[in-house]
Amino acid sequence: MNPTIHDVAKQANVSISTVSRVFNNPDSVGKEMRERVLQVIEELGYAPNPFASGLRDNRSMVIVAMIPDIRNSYYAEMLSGIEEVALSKRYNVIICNTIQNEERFLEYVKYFVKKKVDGLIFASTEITEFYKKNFDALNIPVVLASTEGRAWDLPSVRVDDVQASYDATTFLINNGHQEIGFISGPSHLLVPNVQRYEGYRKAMQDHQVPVSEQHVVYAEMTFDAGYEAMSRLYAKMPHLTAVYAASDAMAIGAMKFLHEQGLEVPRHVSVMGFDNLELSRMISPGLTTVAQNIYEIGKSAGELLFQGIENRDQDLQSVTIAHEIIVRGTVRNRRLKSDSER
Amino acid sequence: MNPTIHDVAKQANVSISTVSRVFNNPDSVGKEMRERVLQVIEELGYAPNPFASGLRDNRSMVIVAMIPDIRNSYYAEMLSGIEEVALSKRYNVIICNTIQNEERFLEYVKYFVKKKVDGLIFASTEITEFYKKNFDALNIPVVLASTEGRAWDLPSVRVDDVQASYDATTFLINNGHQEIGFISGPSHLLVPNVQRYEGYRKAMQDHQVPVSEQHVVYAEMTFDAGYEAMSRLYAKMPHLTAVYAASDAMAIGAMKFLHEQGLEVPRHVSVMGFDNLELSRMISPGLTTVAQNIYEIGKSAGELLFQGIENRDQDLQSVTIAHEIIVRGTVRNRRLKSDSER
DNA sequence: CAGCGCTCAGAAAACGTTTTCTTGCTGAGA
DNA sequence: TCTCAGCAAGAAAACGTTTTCTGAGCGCTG
Repeated sequence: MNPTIHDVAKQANVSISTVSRVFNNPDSVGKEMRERVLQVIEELGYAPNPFASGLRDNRSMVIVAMIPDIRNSYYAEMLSGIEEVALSKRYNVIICNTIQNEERFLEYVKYFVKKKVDGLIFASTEITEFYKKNFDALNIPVVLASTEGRAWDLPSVRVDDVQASYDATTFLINNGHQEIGFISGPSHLLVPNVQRYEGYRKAMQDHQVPVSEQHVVYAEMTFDAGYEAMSRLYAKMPHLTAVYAASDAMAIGAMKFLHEQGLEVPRHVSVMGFDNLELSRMISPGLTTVAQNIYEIGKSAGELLFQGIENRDQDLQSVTIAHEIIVRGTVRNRRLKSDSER
Repeated sequence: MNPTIHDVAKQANVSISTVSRVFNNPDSVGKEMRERVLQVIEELGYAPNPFASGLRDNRSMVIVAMIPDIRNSYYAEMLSGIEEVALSKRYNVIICNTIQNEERFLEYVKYFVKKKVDGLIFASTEITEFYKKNFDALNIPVVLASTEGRAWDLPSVRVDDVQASYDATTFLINNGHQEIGFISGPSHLLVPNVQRYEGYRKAMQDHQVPVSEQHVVYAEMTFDAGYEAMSRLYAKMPHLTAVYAASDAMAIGAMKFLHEQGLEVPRHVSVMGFDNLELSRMISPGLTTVAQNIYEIGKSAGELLFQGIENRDQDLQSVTIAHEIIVRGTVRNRRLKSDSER
């Protein structure tokens, strides 16, 4: 078995209180004693038993990351950022695939109450009163990642979706496109779809490009749904020159549909995505898209959470992460004559 | 604060021993008492404090999944399977991005000794004596996922790489290909690369197709490395009609190179991958590949681990997961005349 | 020189379980 | 009727910390 604080105390000929103090508040113990204890600790390879400390002061050194699906590389990337900062703080991360499922969520929450996790990063879905109530009951710091929290007074880390979407749309307009269709996420998922829709619409209007519900279709934010959504959009807008999809997965699904219709990207139709997933650069041509620095979102969320853990009554400030247009090969510049003649 | 076992005991007018027994060994307590206690438990929403139980019997109800990189969808998928069975056993999973880094590995291992995790699933790299020694020191059940363990007497869950690779190569041969290049993973990573190489070579030989080192290039198993490896392979084998890559990421990288060279897939060159990543079906044309049921690997590894946790001295039997050829659009059948005339 | 306060270290309580040991009671067999 | 076995429930110890309380020793001040 591992050495305990008693073993160290006996070996160093001090009391266990002294050993504990050496660990937690070294300045409060005299130099010679401290050094003797330190040496024995080293010698025996002593480390405090986390169960005992946990029992004593209800800290588990564990945080929880709640995400919809770890198989989605967006969340995997985010998790990677969270994990990085947790490791540096000597915390562990436990992951929860909520699968957008309230029952499963509850299952986990019930669990955390017992486990006394020290903090929670939530990246799953729209926050409803249901979630908010459960968070409150948990009574630990909560940080939202890539989802909205202002209405519920929860700190969040995310990109400015309105602005990012505005920039993406403007990019298409600046490349000479006017007939720009928009594949939105499902409208019932408020975040981030309202924001991305708003950014798209605002950009169109600001540049005097006509826009209406005729330009928009709604779908789940997946590859398959994007494929299917593109067929609907194409039926509504047979003359579109560009498609802007609210996620890369949808954009790539849309590209597959266009490809099957014999429409070349970007010669006949330009495509713009959102997310900058790893795979966006793997396809040919590479997908032009809006990059969220997802890793950074995870990292910031982690840092924010630890702020809250280390200083329980501090108010946490939401953070906005910068976005960036990544230009690859799926948008054609219609303003270049040579290009349009190709 | 949460109700304790004492609260329950007082409320139900029994001793705490009885309450504990109701939880852990219900049959040993009389019916009426049991029911009274059960009711109070329900009423108060009591649940045992895991620190206290952990302190008492050194069980954490936590298992660890060690993987190279959660951002790699292969491992994300595997993790998803692990997580599923852990949840059903009411265990938590903590993840460790080892990043193929021994120092980082040690950092984690040191941690687990303290945390007293109950089991470990290792999916990182080739097992060396270094790892094996650390596993032994941990003194908990260890299961290997998608890596080899026989030499070290560790149970593993994986596909039969030799057979799978044999099948993939045979598929290409049966489609009329003879000049088949092979993009292997780096030779220093023995598993699974020796096996896949062996399967390829064996299939070629069994079908009387000439094969030599001229047909093979080595690269890291990533998209970028696959791109670069394809350029080397193409230089060595300008007349190849098919490429078989030991991972989908490499295969897709290779496709990008071919595309840039003006070579169409599958018209000029056929491509076959290995893994069946999510993104393999997203590209156009869809990648023909060998499917590992990765989720199943994770799930089986989890189940095997829990066998070991629940029965410590049982010998765990390694498990082989079935593989399958997924036919999509990147392999042309050269035996069909109409096809070759297109 | 006496008394006061301050510093540093030890004693002990508390955290919430699980499980062994003990005890009291019931029922059966002699 | 007495004794012994068996069973059900309670008492108590143990797991390893952290922290508050206590007390000893010492230096400074009046």
